[in-house]
Amino acid sequence: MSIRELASHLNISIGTVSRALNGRSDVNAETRKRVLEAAAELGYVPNQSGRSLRQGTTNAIGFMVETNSEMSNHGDTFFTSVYDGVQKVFAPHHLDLVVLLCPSGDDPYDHVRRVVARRFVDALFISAIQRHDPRIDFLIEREIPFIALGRSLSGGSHPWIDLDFEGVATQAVNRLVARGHRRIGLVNPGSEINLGYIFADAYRAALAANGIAYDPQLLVRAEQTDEEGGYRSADALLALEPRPTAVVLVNENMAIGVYRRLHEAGLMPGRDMAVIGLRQSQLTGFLSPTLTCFRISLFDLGRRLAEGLLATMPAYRDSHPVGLVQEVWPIELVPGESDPPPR
Amino acid sequence: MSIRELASHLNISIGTVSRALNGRSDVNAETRKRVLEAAAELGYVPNQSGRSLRQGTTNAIGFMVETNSEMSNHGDTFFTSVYDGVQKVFAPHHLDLVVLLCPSGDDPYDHVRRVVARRFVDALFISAIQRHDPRIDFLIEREIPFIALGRSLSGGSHPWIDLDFEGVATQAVNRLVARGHRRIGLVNPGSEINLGYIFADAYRAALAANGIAYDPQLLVRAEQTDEEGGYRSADALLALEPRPTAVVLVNENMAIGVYRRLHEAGLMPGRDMAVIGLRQSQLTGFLSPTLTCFRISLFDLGRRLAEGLLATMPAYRDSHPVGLVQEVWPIELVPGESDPPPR
DNA sequence: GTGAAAGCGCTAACAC
DNA sequence: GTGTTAGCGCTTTCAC
Repeated sequence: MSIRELASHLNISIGTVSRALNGRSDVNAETRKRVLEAAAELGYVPNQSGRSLRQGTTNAIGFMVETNSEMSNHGDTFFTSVYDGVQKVFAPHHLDLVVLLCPSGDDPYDHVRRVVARRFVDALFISAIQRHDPRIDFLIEREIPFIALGRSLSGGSHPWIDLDFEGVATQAVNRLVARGHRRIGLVNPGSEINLGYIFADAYRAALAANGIAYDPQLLVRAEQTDEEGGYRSADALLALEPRPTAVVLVNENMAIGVYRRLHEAGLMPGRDMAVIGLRQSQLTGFLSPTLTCFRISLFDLGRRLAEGLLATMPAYRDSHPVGLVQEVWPIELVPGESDPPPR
Repeated sequence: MSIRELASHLNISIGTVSRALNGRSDVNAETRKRVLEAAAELGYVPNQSGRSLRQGTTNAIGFMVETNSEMSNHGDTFFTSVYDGVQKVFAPHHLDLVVLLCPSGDDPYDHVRRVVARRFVDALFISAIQRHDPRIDFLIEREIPFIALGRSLSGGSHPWIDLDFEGVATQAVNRLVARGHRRIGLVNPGSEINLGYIFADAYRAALAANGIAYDPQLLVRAEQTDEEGGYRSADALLALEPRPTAVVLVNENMAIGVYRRLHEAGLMPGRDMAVIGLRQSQLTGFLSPTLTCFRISLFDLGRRLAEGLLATMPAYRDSHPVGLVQEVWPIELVPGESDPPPR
């Protein structure tokens, strides 16, 4: 069912059909009604390739994620909630959100180049931002609208939103110090992902602000930021002398492995080692002890990301006049049972 | 950079450039070499809309998931591993896998119709299959290649793969009975998703085979198959008299909530109530006690799904001569510490 | 082995 | 307010 068939079925020119379908004002109300009804009845939907070729846009926007690192790191609901927020903003514009999976093993930079070259999407969300991220320079140079979920040293001025890792580290350290902890570990990702640098810097700054010397041994880099990584990190921390009395984790799922390792050592999570995680999720409230962590509104983050992206696209700028979005996304401490004072 | 620009840069006709790029045999080796080099140098990549319009295919294949139900249910790594397997099969064909998110709140049936109508993808994976699933009838009628991850009563003969929920229920019940349990609960999804029916039927059959009467009270339907749902299900089971000594969960994440609820009741998971989960994941080995569950090779499942899909597509059938795939995917018990004999 | 040209479905510019 | 037509980028006949 093409527009030509629809037009001849109605004894109308295809131009008029197109205008009626696209809500142009210069079309007779009666004609529009007939066209819309016939389209609904015959199940006509415009072919996207035809539109794209003509207009140079696909009305699809990609969210690039890596199947290796982040989805398995952040866990289940992280991106899901973000996607929901994005779609909320996209819906009235009839923009489709598609997730572009960078296969594990493929270079994210190559992948983004391929996606852009094929003109599969009009704009991109990119995530898992590296400290130096060639994707950003590339997208700026090619003038592809995008927004980054995460900061980077690359590419001067571009839209981004990042979680407030400074806030997490600072509040976590301050809270632990206030409760009497002095030997506080930090578990960071092992990769070149930028948040690790930000997290570590803020951790060191917070220690300094509290008059505590930084001990490099207490900064653990975990190959995986999941249960397994948590287990191994706890293992490393338990081997230290004197043993740290508290640990801050870059990912809440790691707490499961940390708890496990402490149990195996005959220690009680919380009582024998305070634990603070990153993001509140279904998980955190059901651990025993419940995990002290931070509330992050991912749905709203998704909405803001979408707004920030649309603001960079000429066709949508007017409906989302938010300017250049470069924001640190707020977090809020959620006290749990996992970080009492040291014994 | 269009094919026309590339051709004029080489002083060759666009037809020849196209043939060279597409690996046609009727092109001079020298010419092909020049074209390929120039394309690489100038960074030319064919515009997908142009190709699609001409050929009627997009070289993109969609994986439809619902942002509400399953991603948050199955958890982090379920789909990630499946995607990886799919991409492994797609790579040599230069097919792109894109994830199509059905926004929470949208009807999956409407969504699939829209996706198909826009001709955004050449074929579809569908998941979260309902007992009666109109998407299947629709895709068959429209002759859109697809494969379902999950069985359904809808639409006679079509390709599908489903996890062996019968095997899970049967092996779990048999194992628990062998260890002396007689009052065994089952926690199922509350939705109309088909796996719930299959799981419950197999559970009842396994009980009968072991000479145990079925008690409807022991079959709990959880609104959410996550930590919260596990907590509530455990709450319901603890209220029963006499209390069940074991429970089989349709999702391993629920175990976290079940453990929590048992702890709150002063009970020990495993010792006071045996627990068996569904899928082995990073989580299951790091719970205390470790969770008895089932190993499922999701990467291979993804590969098989991809093969089953390509086998239905004329252009790829020959390279994947696997016929009509209708398979129950094997599972393998992974013993943990969570299901000892009753006290 | 290569060039010329048609046409996939659509929208937009222009004529009336 | 509607019809006509060019052309987006590409592949694929069809000549030669």
